[in-house]
Amino acid sequence: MDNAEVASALAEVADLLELSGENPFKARAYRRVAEVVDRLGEPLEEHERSGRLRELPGIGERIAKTIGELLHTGTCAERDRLLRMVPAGLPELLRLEGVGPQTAATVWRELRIADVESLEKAARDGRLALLPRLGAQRAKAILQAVERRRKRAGRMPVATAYVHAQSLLARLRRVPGVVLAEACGSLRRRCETVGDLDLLVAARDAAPVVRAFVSMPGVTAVRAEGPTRCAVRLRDGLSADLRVVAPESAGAALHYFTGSRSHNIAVRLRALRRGFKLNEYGVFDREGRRVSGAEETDVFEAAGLSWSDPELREDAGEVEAARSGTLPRLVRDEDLQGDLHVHSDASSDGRSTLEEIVREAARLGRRYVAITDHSRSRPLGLDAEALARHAKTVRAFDTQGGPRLLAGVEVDIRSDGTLDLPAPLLASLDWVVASIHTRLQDPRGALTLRVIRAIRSGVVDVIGHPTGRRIGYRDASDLDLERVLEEAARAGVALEVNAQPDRMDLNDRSCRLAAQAGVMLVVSSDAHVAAHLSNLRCGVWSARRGWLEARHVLNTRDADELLERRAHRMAHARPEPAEQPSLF
DNA sequence: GCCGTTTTCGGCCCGACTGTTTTCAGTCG
Repeated sequence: MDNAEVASALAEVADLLELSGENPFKARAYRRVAEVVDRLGEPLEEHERSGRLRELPGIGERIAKTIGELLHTGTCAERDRLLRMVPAGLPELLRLEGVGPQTAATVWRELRIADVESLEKAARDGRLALLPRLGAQRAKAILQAVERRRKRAGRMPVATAYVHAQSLLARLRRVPGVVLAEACGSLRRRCETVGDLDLLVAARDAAPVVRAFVSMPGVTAVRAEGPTRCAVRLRDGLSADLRVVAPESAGAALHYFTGSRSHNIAVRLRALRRGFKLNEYGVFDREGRRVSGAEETDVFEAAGLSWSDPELREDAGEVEAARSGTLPRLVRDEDLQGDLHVHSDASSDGRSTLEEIVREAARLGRRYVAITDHSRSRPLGLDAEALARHAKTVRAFDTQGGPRLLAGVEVDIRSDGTLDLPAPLLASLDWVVASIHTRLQDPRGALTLRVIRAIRSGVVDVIGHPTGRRIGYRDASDLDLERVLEEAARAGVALEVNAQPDRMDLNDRSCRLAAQAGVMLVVSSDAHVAAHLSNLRCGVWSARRGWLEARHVLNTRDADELLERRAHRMAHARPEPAEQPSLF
């Protein structure tokens, strides 16, 4: 089993424990470890092999043993025991909005229902409404939840959520008396996908804010409405939650609603030990007297921590780093000097001219842009001759004081790992991105070998969109990242953080692993239209979630330094061994 | 089941809102 499978098995145990009505804290313990495992960058198997499992937070003797069983046998005694008491389909009901462990357990106990279809039927024919603590309204709500699930609203890419949130926030900020309106939750943490929009407003009087919110254009239903909190459904099935707090609580609320939940719990426990109680209204002492809370730093201070960037708040080491003063200085948008993966209309699917690219790049303050059009294997890609001509055009292009243009290419890595343009030509360019566009489903060994051969070619600066994933459409290729990182570190080849909103590839975790392995990263827009050059910020989000500092990101350096680095690397590159590198 | 800057036992984050109830259990974030 890999990490994701172990995490989901542990989460299932947690679900089953809740449904069985056993000690709820035991369920929470399993749930917490499921989250830790899911976020863990490196393979769990190695932790187990080296006996370091119990060093992970929340893993004690029992769960360590359970994880061992899962890794080796694919199941575990605790899960099997629970499945004898609780039907396997029941956890599925918990995914429905409005159905928690109590309702699911009741439905099973009274009606022997353990699947969504039967539940829907019972809701329709009135049996559900007759159960204790249910009723017509809840039956109807559950029915609607089933229908929504069928329509698969799902999570949206963070870039989309960001745009939606900005327009909602702009409206909220125009409501009189609003002193702060911010997006919190997974959007503020810049998670790669976002489920609901969590919006926070600070205002003296909540009523006009709530009124304005529920009557905004685009609101199709009001799911909940109270004096300080409300939740609406927007077009496209998107949900938005609003909380309104008084200005003196703004910082505490900002922290509270940004999460993540596990980060909050960790911070809250630390504050508690130091004699402070935290909630969304502020920091309170033992006697319940309010101490502070207007600023987000108040919360961290109460816990004896320094303020940490929202992107780090996953309980993945940031609390310890905030305690010891070793938080990273995360890379910022403005640290990036240039964009090293941009397509022009000279090839394939690029649509903007050099003029348009230069104009937009200048507007965004970029100091250089590498024009990296597709090579011959792509439809309408450049062959050797066309690329040589194109490079000349790019170098001669008068940017009129705008960003410097680098002559580059996005060269295809073929199925055998060779590049589809001759090495001497590639060596003559300023910048070479090498990417896989075909046979993304190759088995792990073959795929990894292709990337390694490209790294060893000596003429490649960076591997483009290394895993090939498209969020919500195509899974990541089965790449042995650890092996790739080793090779890349040795050869001085960088890996890309492709900033296309549906790629974000490498992702946050892989970024962190890469930096730890001593591999440099390049945050690139991969823009095919000039307007998409601004997507670079999505790549910065991934990089920041991956704990990257400016020193880890190559395009925070100036163009001359990049060219020198390239020249130096090529002068010292070892030619690729005659025989193919062996993986095993 | 886990864990310890008041603890190796006794805690475990905490409040808003809803619907089902006649004071609160359940769900959610």
